[in-house]
Amino acid sequence: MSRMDIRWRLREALENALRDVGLDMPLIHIPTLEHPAELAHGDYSSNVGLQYAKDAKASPSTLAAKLVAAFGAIEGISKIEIAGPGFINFYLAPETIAASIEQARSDEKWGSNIALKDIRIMVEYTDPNPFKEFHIGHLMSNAIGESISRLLEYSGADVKRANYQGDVGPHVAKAIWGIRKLNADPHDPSQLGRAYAIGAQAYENDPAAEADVDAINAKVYDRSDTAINELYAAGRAASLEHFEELYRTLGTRFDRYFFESETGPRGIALVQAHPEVFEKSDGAIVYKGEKAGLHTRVFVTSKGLPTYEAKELGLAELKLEAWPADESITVTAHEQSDYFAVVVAAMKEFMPDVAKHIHHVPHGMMRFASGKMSSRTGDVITGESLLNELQATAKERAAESRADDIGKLSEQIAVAAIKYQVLRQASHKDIIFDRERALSLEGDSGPYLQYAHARACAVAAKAQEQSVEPRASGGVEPSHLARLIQRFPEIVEYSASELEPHLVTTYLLEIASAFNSWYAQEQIVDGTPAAAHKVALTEAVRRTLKNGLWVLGIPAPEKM
RNA sequence: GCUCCCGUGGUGAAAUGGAUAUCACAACAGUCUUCGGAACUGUCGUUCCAGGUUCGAAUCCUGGCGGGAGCACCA
Repeated sequence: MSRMDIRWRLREALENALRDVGLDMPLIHIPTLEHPAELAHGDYSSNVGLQYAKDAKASPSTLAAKLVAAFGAIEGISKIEIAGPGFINFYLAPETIAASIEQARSDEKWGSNIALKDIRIMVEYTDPNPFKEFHIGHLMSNAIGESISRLLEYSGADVKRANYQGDVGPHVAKAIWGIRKLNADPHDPSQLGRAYAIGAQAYENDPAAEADVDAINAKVYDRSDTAINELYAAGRAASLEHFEELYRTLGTRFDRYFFESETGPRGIALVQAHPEVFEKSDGAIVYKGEKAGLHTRVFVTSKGLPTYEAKELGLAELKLEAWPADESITVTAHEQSDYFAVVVAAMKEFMPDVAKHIHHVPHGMMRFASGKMSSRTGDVITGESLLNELQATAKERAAESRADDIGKLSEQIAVAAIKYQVLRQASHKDIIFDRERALSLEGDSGPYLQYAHARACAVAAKAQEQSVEPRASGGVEPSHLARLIQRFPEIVEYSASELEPHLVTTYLLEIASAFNSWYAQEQIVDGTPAAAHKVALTEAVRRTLKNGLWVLGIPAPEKM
């Protein structure tokens, strides 16, 4: 029996009861069913008694009592109470909870749903730029984008992961200028970030350098200079290969790559084909966003080069040609929100069918307490250095580990630590980067969840050794832990509909914490008949943590 | 200046307009022969200010104050 059935039955019971007491009210637009924050308040709770007290000309608790009297028996519910100012609290029957536990431990896809079945969604995220650092902001975009992709997949959607990388543009020219200045090796990705910072600073402070960079920029676009082409090809390839290593570590596999070198020409063509939408201004071609309540942005520069804006138009077209998605999601930092609004406003005027599928998901920024990170000044923390630092800390900690491969384990722990820090909070909010907190492996952390999972694995293994046959019993009063497990599928569905991974993170922390407390006070494999139920519960925890961590894009090692 | 986002214990966060605002870190006091201490138990301590809407506001509205981001040839 699925959770959906129960929610549906409760809603129906509420609607029928309202009709019986003479209130024919639709429940569609009012949230009438929720999970009470406090488990003592039941598994589901309804506020209709409070909502409709006025219409019923009765006090909330009187109305609630009348409704409860009208319910009759509801399948799967064993107890109904009226509490507080007039809430109706529903308690699931022990057999219903036991059925969920059995499903959790035996169904590999426990927690998935079909709310988005067969909907094609392209999710673009990470978007680092070749020749620049892969910094912790990209790590943030990657963690959020990957988890959103998985949430959508777990809701039945057909998802393609896309990565859009800026392989042309002024930043590339600045880096090439810097490579020449430093006589750096373009094949070595670790030298490119510094080359870019040198170039960027010279561009601001030295007019001669500025002219040089502009000239290089034009040549990168038109490919006319052999020497520059060579530096460009080497640096581009080295950057991209370096990024691939990081994606492997982070657990992302992209299905499609798009580059600004492809989107640029397309974008210019689109702009030029629509003089009714774009206009000339000071030699540049702009879109006057004011007509849509926004601001003006440049799409093609006075030198005839495409800006990010024009490229975005080309990208939209290229994406659709690559794969006809129903929905196109772009995950970027919120500093790009206004930019996106203007581009989409322009698109609506001449490619409305494309524009209506585009959905921008802004996330917060990784910041230092002292301010914004900037690769222009070299004031950044690279994704690689943070991962390495975390891995070293994890390795020290793993001295007495049971894992076979400490190197791999410490990498998994490092990934968990950084992703958890990003995915534990609402994604649109900024994160102040705190090294000590980022390196912490205790308490509210990714490794804490991994540890609880490994612990559950160890107990399950012991039970198997002792030939304990797990089976959830409907004969015992459902525990706090059992009732939490039962909520998992709804949490995933809600998290996917909100595109908010942190709802899953918060829930998993609750599960792990409840499991650890229970574990501390209870011998699970205890040689008595009660072990069957307790082992079933442990296996259900293991599966819930494993699948939940998967949704977050965090690895779940069986031994730590 | 205009637009958007954010203000929750000492610190970092959670909370679908609901019930006694939930966690973690730090601090303090404990648990330890157990199936894994990256753990567990306890103590301490919180909704920026002023109005408003509502049966009910951290959440919605208005106005302040504070922080961040964006606003023409960067991405």
